[in-house]
Amino acid sequence: MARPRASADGRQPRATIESVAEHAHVSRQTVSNALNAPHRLRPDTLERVLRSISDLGYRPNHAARTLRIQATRLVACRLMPSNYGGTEGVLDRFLHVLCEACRHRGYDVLSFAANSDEEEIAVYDDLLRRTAVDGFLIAGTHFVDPRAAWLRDRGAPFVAFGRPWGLSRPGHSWVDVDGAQGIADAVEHLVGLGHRRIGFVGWPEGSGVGDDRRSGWLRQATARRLPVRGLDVRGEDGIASGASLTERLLDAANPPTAIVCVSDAMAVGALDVLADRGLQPGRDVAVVGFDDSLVASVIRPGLTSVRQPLEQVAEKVVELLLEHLSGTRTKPARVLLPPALVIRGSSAASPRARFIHRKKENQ
Amino acid sequence: MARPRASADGRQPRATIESVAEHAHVSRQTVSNALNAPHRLRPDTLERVLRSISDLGYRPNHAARTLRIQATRLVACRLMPSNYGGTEGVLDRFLHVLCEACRHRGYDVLSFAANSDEEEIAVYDDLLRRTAVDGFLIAGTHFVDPRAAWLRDRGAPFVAFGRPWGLSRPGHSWVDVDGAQGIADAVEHLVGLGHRRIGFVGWPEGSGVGDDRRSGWLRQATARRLPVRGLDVRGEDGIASGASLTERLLDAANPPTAIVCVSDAMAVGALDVLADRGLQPGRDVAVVGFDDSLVASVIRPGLTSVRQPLEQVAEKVVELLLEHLSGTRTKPARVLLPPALVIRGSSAASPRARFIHRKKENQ
DNA sequence: GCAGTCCGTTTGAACGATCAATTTCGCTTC
DNA sequence: GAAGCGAAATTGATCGTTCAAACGGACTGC
Repeated sequence: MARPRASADGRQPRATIESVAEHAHVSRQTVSNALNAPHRLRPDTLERVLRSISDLGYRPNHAARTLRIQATRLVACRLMPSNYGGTEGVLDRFLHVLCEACRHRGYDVLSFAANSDEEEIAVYDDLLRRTAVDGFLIAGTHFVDPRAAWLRDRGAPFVAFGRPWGLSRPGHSWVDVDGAQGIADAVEHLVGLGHRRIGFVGWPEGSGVGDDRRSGWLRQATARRLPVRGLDVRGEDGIASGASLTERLLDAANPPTAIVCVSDAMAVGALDVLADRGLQPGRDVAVVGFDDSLVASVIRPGLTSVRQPLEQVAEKVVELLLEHLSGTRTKPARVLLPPALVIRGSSAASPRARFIHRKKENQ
Repeated sequence: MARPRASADGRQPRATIESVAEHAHVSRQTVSNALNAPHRLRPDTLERVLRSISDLGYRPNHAARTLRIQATRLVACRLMPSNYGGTEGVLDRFLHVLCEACRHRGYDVLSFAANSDEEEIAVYDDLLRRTAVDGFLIAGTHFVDPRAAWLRDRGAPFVAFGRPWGLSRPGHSWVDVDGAQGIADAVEHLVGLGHRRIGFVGWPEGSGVGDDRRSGWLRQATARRLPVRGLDVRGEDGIASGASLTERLLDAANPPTAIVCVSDAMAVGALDVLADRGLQPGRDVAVVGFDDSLVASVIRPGLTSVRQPLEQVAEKVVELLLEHLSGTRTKPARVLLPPALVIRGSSAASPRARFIHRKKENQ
């Protein structure tokens, strides 16, 4: 009654290449070839073997395959600290696509947490020595980032989400979002609404990402011959910080009619200040953030924000890493993707600003 | 000049058990014992071998070890769809601790994305047949969840975050947060502020989680002899839905002075309605949400919300799964953790409500 | 009729670790 | 000094797969 190869608890034992071979009356290697080099088999043999494979539900044992071919078909990805500014949810979106893209191509993602670069490198070291993964995806590069150099020294394949700030000749592939362009688009959008005095709330000098975004503001403001003096403030990221920086802008002799912020957290702070002063976002002062976090869509009257194409970034990062792993690509790639401006209530048409604008034009 | 075993590009080849054995002048097995059964070695031999291990930076090859001991030391965890309601960031927090807890105990996490139960089960099947993981962590159980039953049928070890709603005798371990208690605490908090008419904005009947949370409202309201008739509305999750349900409550003949919501998304909708009507949250009408999402802390004047102890859940889930894997635990465990109420401006002391309350007490 | 090709399939070896069985060592005892 | 014994270290087998080489049969050409 009991099937011959069934285990004690009634469950079928896992199919191995040997059991499939037996079932199809061929040798191990023929089964292996059916999956890895089907052209080597006679059509009728191939069909018979494939049938046995599907009958027994056979899939090559991961460890055995890994051991033999010296490739794990696993890539490691670090999770950002959970208190990562106001960008919660951004990682969710990125990681989701990352996993999907990998699995779609026969890879899986091993994710791990780390709270510092050193900790992260320690995990890299562990995973490499154990040959537990084939490569790495590193996210959130910053100035003088030790991780890329470390990986490069070991010859470990990896692709970064984020530019190698401060390095002129990076030896690795990276994908990034053109933050400067995103901010420039925001400025252009505000100009279109009639704004001429556009402030920028940024991070302290020295952070690659922050400086890049600021440069977009400066570039576009200059191109449009807008004033920039005294319209540029900097401080640590955060809602409270964004609020105090905004106050400084608004209290100046000649305050801006629009404020572009380096992050949504800063922008939320800006909106708080407007609310405190009885100013209406979008009508009295326009505000733009960066990241299109969940908060941007939830907060009233909606925060216009620069949205990173995380899905595309994840796809591209995976594509590049797998190219490196397969040896298809030897030279590092540099990919810069354009972000999109999501327009909401905080930068609705501003009649007052328009009026000022027209008056100046008519002069 | 070149070191003998160095590869062409100058990097050291990965250390194997054999190379360590050679270096320490012992056999393979002695090296293995130094790590897995150190008591079998003479102290001086142990020291010598351990020194060689650290000199060469040896770590057992993951695949080889897996193949031999038939255990991968990997657990799989599914990522929720990225559009998972307003709870973005909640997963971040959970996953982070999950990975940390696993790594701390010598395990790693393989994460994958799936957009439906069927897709998720297909991945389970793949991972099991390839012997790619030892066990599973499943999150977000719902009514008549096919996943638990499927895994149980295969004899795959797993632990769920979320109760097996609808099953009276679950055969597996689970950890969950006592949502009913959380909502009851919220009601009690509002009672303490002087509220007597407390409404509940819930999800449609039939979702285990939603019904559980509603029961907490009903239980506590009944215990405090508060009115419940007409104070109970239901609808799909979301901001728009929360807004329309709130309007229905406020437009009733005898509207509530406080509203407890089944989720932060609903609560945000409620706050929107208050703003539209010129009512001040916390002073005119109190609002409480659930999940303590980022939005709750960012939105003005702050949303009081029930916070799940995700860190503890993750720790416990991992602990249980590893107990099952090691065979330490045979009987399934059931763990219910209490949430915490995070109080913010949306439920600040309400003078008006207090006044009504006092008047009634004085009667 | 026999060597030479080619195609399809099989056999042997290896990947790097651990388990099980065996051998060697060091010490006591008669 | 040989036997006995427990501890310490070694060797052989195995996990499940793929690579490399060998093999056998059918077909070709002289």
